[in-house]
Amino acid sequence: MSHDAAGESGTAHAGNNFLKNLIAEQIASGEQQGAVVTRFPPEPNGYLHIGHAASICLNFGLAEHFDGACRLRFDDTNPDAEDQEYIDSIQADIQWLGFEWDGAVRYTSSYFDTLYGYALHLIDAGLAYVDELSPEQIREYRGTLTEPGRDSPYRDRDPAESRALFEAMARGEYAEGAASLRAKIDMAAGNINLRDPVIYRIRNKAHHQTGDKWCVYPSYDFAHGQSDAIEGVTHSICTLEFEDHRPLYNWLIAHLPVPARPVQYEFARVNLNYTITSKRKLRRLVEEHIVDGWDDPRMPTISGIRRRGYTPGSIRTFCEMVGVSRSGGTVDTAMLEHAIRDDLNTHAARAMCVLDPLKIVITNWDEDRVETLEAAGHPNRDDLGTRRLPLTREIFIEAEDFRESANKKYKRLVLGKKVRLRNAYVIEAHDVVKDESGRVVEVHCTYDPDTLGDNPADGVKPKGVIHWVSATHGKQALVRVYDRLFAVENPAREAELLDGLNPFSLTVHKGCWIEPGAAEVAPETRLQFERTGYFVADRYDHAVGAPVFNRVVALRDTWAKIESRGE
RNA sequence: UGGGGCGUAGCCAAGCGGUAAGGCAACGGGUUUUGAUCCCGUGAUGCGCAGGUUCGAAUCCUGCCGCCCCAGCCA
Repeated sequence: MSHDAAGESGTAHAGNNFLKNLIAEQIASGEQQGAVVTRFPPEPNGYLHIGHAASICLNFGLAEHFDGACRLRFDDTNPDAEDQEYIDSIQADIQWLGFEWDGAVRYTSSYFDTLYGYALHLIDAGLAYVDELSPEQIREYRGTLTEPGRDSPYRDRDPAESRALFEAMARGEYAEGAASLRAKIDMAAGNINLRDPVIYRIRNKAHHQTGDKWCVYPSYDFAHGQSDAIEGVTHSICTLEFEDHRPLYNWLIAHLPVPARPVQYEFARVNLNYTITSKRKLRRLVEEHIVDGWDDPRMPTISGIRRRGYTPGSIRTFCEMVGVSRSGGTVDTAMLEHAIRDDLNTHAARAMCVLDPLKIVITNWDEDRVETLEAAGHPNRDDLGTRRLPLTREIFIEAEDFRESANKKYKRLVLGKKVRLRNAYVIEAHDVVKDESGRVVEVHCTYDPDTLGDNPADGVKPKGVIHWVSATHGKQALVRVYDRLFAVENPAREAELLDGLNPFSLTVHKGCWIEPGAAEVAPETRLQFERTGYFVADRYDHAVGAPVFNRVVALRDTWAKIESRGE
């Protein structure tokens, strides 16, 4: 509501969700004794994206709310696609969002010894067996969605034999795919995850954490729940597609000597229109150089969103606005944009920057005269101080802010009409200079010296206010204006991913003019360029003296709406 | 023809038997040296559909319909 409402904790939304309510009930009824423990369990095989932010906010938020703990655990059970680069970026992203995990970073791989022991336990209990069917045969034996599967011929082999075989697998005596360990559950189960799922497979590959120690690796299903139990996780929260795995999760917990009994809960993942959140597809954009990397400002990755200029607080607010439920849907990006506008409107200092310059000569202003005007750093926050704006005979205004003639709806500079220079005087245009092609390259105006902080003497207040930068005292800047990466609402539906791309997702403005003070800000400083939008000094490319800004988001633009309606 | 979910305004989402919160978007209007912000106002006789139970149903029951997930030795 008011200007000071938006902060790290977001605006005043209830922020309740079914999981928070559920846990509150569990605590009230005594079902939940002790601290609530959650975890965020990414696989380090890609960068985190906006969808992960929802999970992070949920898991850390719940722990915070109930005064419990949330751990970070890398679910690194498959060395194939995992990499240290991702481990590093994931940690940086979580910290940037403002969350702190409890204790040290955990790795599922650090439980491999225990997990291996659990596998042996299951074998000894006659609940797991080494299968020597090939991956293809296992698929055939599994049946289909509507037909039950068939038992593997190795299903009833003696536990002692399975144990010996499994140990041989672990010693590296089998080739990948030659054998696997399967839980013995029910090949006719309607839930396919219960049709003797593979719980250990051979992977002759070095692991980023355990090196060459192992050549057998537990599957997600065999590792996740047990890891939760080992860590004392009380609420293992994941997305809806894992719901079918819950019976397996519970089956394993029930049959293994685990130290705790965690429970899995599911929620719907968040989709955003005009964007994709498939790691595979995002990787493709990076690898095919459609974007400049995982942190390209157009990417929906946390690091891309950061580079775009979004604040951690705005992401958290967004997640709260969206809420948590079990009904999957697609959120409008307008909600994300609202979150960052709301944040930056209250926190970003104001500045003026001309993206597409048109020269103005103030003919009744002396050649060498420089008047330093004072302007507010923020229209309704005195604590942001003031800035100094040098006004000179020649200035630049936005080319689209001038027309030789226009109807009354156009409230900017028109030949023969007056307009207010933001934070300065009222000027009136009386002449244009054109090039051979007839394009206006310069506009001559006169200024009214009595209008600094005052309306003209004739009492006619100009309808419009435009921004400007001194042509002699302003600084040049490079500004990148970003738009959505995809032009179609649901890029995932596109037959070919690249077909949905927006060809105008990036426009680089090289000859921009910015007020002197704003050229000196530190990287990642966010500013509002008045009348234009919110911008951030690029995290990497910006330097004092060579300013480079990214547009975070445009200001709400009712004029654009009026105009596109066809006047 | 199997198993598991989900259906409340354009979008997200509360509600859990007592007569439809909130946010985003949209649209009006006011203030304004940012066509910004801010402020005020406008939305479902209706909760996928059809029956039923009840004094009373989005909430309970039955039957339909629609959408999503599952047949990786991925997570």
